[in-house]
Amino acid sequence: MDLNERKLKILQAIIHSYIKKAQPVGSRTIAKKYNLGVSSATIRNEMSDLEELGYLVQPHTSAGRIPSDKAYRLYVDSLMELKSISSLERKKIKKGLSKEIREIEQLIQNSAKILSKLTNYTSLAIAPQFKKSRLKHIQLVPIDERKVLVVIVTDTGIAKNTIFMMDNDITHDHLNKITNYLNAKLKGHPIEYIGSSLEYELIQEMYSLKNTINQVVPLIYQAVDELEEVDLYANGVTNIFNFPEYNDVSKAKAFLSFIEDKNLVVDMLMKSGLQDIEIKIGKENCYEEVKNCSLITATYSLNGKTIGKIGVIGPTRMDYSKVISIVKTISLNLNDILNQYYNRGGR
Amino acid sequence: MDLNERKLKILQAIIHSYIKKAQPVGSRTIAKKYNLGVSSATIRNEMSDLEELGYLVQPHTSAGRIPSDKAYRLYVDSLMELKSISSLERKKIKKGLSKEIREIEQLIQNSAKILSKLTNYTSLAIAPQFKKSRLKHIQLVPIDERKVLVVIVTDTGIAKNTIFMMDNDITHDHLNKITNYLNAKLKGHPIEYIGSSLEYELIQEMYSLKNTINQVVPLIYQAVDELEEVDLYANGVTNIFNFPEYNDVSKAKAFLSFIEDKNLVVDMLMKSGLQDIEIKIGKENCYEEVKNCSLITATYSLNGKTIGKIGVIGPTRMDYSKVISIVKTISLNLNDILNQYYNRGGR
DNA sequence: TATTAGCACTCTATGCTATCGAGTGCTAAC
DNA sequence: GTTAGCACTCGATAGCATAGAGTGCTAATA
Repeated sequence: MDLNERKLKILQAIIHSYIKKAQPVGSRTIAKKYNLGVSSATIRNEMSDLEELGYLVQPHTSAGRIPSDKAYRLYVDSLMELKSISSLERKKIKKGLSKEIREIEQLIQNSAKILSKLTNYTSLAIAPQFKKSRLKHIQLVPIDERKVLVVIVTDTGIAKNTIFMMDNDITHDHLNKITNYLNAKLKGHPIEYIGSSLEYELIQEMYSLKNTINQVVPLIYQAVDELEEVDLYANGVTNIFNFPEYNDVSKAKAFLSFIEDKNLVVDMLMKSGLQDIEIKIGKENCYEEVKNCSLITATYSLNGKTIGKIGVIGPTRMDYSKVISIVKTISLNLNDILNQYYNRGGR
Repeated sequence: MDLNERKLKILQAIIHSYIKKAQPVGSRTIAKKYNLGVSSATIRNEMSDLEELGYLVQPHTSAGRIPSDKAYRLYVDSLMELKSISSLERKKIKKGLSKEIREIEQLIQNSAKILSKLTNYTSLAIAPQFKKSRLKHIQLVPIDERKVLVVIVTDTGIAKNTIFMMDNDITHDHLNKITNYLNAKLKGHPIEYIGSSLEYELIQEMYSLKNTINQVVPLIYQAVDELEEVDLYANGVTNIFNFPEYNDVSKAKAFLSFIEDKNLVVDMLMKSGLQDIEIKIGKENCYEEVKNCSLITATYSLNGKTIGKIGVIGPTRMDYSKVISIVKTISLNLNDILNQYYNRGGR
């Protein structure tokens, strides 16, 4: 059964009201506040139909009705008009993002902060993934007789370092030679690639440095491995307390415990697809703990390659229109900055 | 007025019971469960005295009594017997800390995780402060024609890096010269020291590199400035939900919002003194939001210099005995590892 | 045939009252 | 100085009546 225009209008009105008030919506409210030109009785009948069709839910007999996930999905897909972002918000975004442009991680973290500030929901972002990038430069630096610093720089503008302890003394010269060789050999390759037969090849090439190579290369593997961990930024976590659906301690606890578990959150973000904007509503989320939440994510990319995600999570009763436009704007700006600044030799 | 032995015993019993049960303690409970050899009426009289002296508080006339901050202070200072840590716990600490010993930040973060796991409270830790350390090594590495990587390594084993964009091309050779000079000049000096008249001196010394120096040195200042930010690790934040005193949403919110604000938490930790173990009970804390919490912190140091703090925060009704011994053990272990491993050329 | 007014019905929320019980403080006896 | 005994206090809980928001159904209406 198709939804006629009136049903759609009523549904939209209910969703609108519920998003604002967080209270079950009754027929009289709709009749009075949204001029649909019909009486509350008519609306009542339509609402009954909408419930049967799965768009509405009634907490109990004598209560108003609440939109279901299905309703929100319809709303997001076709009913909703995207709110255009205010010029003040636009300014805040521009200003906030222009602040920190040197460290890409800072930039992402900053974006997440702005996102939660503007939306008043919890924002989530994953930093550029180190392992998925390509090697731009690797450098071995002797710190003292026994310590070597390994710095790995990626084409996504991330530099990571670790310090290692060697068993034997290592000469500056040896390290330089190895550094040069590694750069020549590995530049442009994915970081993941480091680790296969590198040691063997190196020894073939420079047998005289065998001892040093045997010490250094395993450490490089190890460094790469250790640096693989994905960074997650969560901001405005306590914003959920602003929503009456989390006035219940056990619900707040469930949500916060979930968000506190970095692995779960990263996995959840990874699972969302690679579209520009991805919206998961309620039960569409895989994790039980957030099945009454909606997640709106955008990707950000460098050189046309997606390198991370940023988004917002909140109750399904979310101001989709506002949030989507803000997420869109921020991700657009973010992408611009990334590609202008980091790509063309910037930074 | 001095507290006689019986009063102390009663007070101890009340504290003990309240820490366990989180319920106001009545005279009958004490008389029955703690064999003090006196009747409930006697205890009632003593409790009345203890209240007058400020050690106990009565939520309302017909309720039992609750220890005050003053009582906890007395308890911690003289009544409490330190629980010796179980061998299982000791094992967990040893095992947990031996896992990650290369990156000092990892080590601290790990310690914080173990701390919250073992205590079931929220653990807090500040990473070694970059600016307070001394320079061990600085290195400028050309990434491509226009990009330069600055790596700064401290004597506390932290390496930080930033990538900079130059206006003009820079030669490998120039950078090397500057690197060498900087190392010779700055090694062993506090990081904070970088930034005074460095540029001027450098130009004096190597006039031919003037252009490069003019470009590079301000960036180094900037890098140092940016890296100054203190890292904070908080673990087990949602543990507060386990305590009935936070069954009230607004209280949970207040606590969590406080903990979410990194600046406040860092400031709070900084404010606690430099003693081995520092205990702040309730109102002894500066911040309003945690005046019903207790904070137990320990320092960790390298080369005899305190470089960070680690601790636990929870309701004043805290299992002090257990927490203190765990914090002590972890900080001892942490210090051992730091000084064995990082100090004598290790890591 | 679609809409609507009207009404009985349902169910939650709120406030009131009575009751229970844990705990105190005081008094008098030991 | 200690304790048994008792009156008193006060929060917590349960029960009950009431109000009000909202529904669903029916019959009248356009």
